[in-house]
Amino acid sequence: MSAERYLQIGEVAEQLALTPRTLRYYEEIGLLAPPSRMEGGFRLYSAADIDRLESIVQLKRLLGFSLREIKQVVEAMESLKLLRQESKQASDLETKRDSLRKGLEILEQQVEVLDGRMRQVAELRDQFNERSRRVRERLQQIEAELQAVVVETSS
Amino acid sequence: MSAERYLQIGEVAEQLALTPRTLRYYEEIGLLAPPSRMEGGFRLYSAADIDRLESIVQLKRLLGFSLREIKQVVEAMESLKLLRQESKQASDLETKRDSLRKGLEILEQQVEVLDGRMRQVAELRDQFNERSRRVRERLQQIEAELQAVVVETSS
DNA sequence: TAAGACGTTGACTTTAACGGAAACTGCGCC
DNA sequence: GGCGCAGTTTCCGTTAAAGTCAACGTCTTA
Repeated sequence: MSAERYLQIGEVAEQLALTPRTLRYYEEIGLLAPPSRMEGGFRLYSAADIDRLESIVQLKRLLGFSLREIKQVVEAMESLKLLRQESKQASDLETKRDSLRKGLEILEQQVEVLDGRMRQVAELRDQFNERSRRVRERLQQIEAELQAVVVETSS
Repeated sequence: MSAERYLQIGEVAEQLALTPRTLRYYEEIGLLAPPSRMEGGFRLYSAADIDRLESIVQLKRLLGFSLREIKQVVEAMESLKLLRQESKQASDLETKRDSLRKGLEILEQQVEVLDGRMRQVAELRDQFNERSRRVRERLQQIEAELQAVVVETSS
């Protein structure tokens, strides 16, 4: 079973529109956990590795986060995953509860960060929108005046 | 009149949490129009200069825009200002209308960029929020179970 | 008039990669 | 099994962007 498809660096790079060099770089700076290798040393990326890479790329493109910031986020997500497993396997309810609480805390922190960022962007957008609205008003007014002139001359 | 308060580079830097060196750098790469100077050569920044700097800093921090991208935005805003003056002075309505249209186009483009960015961030936040919600549910469930055990043993 | 900003210039640093050399691996084909 | 070649490995150097640091001289102002 589980013909779990592993990809080599070149294929992964193409899929994510990065270069193999960049993937090695991400690994080097600890952004990406070292993937498994073939006997000969070639890197083999699992579906999970690729998922993780995808969120890295998304964070980078969407938020303009630095790789250092992304690393923090990714690490938080990683510890979240650990907590989930821990909670799942825990036999006693108290341990389970504590894991969940901890996980919840991490999640809420992430939400807060994103929420803050989003609100700031929204505010900036609203400012532009308001200016836009005012210009549109002026424009309509001018166009009405022009229309009036045309009607007048054609009569 | 107009005790228009001019600030020196150090004060401006402090206000914006940049270094004087960075301000000179922004000027050097054409991001910031050269401010006026004292007789001795010290830079004097006007309120308008500082406003402009504030949007630069905001764009950088919020969106992770590169200085080159920011320069484009700033230039667009600058030309918008020119257009507004032009439109104000233009005697014929058609010129006025055309200026306004052009300005509007620039503004709408900016709004679109910001809007897109904002929605994407919001989406990511919602994903986290959803996970958060689910964990909270699980947690309540566990807590209820724990409660049940306590009641049971104490009876 | 002395201390402390500020001026310019050039070299240095950090971040996020890119490029190339030299050796090694995987794999299809004879 | 051996050959060839594309893909990969590590190592090391380079680059562009965005600054920072240092030196040394000038200006402001208490």
